[in-house]
Amino acid sequence: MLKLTRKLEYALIALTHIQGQATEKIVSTKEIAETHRIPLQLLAKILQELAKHDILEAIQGAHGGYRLKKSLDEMNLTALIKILEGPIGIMDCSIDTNCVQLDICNIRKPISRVNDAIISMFDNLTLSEITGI
Amino acid sequence: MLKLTRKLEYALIALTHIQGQATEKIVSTKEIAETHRIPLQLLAKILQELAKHDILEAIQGAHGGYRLKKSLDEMNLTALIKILEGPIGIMDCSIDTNCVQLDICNIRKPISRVNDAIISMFDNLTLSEITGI
DNA sequence: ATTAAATACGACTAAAATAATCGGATATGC
DNA sequence: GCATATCCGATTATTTTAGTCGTATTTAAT
Repeated sequence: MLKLTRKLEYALIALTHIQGQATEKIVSTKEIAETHRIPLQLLAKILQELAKHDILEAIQGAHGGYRLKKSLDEMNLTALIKILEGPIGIMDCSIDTNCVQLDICNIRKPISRVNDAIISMFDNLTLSEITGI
Repeated sequence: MLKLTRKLEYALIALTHIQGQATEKIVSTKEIAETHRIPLQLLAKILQELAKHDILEAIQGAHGGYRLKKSLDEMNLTALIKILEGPIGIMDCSIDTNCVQLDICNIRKPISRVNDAIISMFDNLTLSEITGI
């Protein structure tokens, strides 16, 4: 209930880890997974996703790995969540409209306000504020 | 991901519905369930839970039902969530400490700050602001 | 060239959380 | 006494999330 997913958690841990290394160092998935006890395959897929969205640069082959591609203070938490999880919606009707309630619903507007407030909060939170400047 | 549960949604709908009736009117679970297309049994259990925590007053027997027991502007969203779902934690480590990460974790503090910010936001949101004054 | 170490990626399975149902008990107005 | 409610534990179904598997591809080092 109101939980962020492990995927997001692992992504934040990985970004923090990479940011803690020398700028040019290429960090392998294995290094991160072992340091932080994250399932390797799962982390691999997450990092691939981040690379696909130009947050990380992937270097293939032996001695390959990842480097930061984007400065973390240029991106907010909302953006990261959208990449890994899709749109933020505290209730289903915040995202789509497939709801038996629909017109009957008496809490749609207030819920939508709460949702907006959370998104706005995440909008104003850069990743570097989470990973450490 | 970051979703409130149906239980909470149904509770808010029900409270809104009850608040919309004449103060002394006793509202049955059936009336609410049918109006808002909520599974009867499920709603019943939720209202029982609210009655147990003195948010609603339960009137048993034929023509029974529920009335508001507490003014909705005396209670905030955090309280309602705690009753129906337990403590708010956007990640597991926000609640308990059974985490393989623990000392290794590099994002615990910032996550905890985000969690606190959400709780504080919900603390400042009274139920009457959701259900309508 | 071959091998080892790495990313890339789709398909699948497992586990956990949530949603809903069932069956019976108790209370009460008519 | 019957119809209509709340009450409540146990169970099942559904959905979401987490994790695994298998295989292909890329590249450095030997």
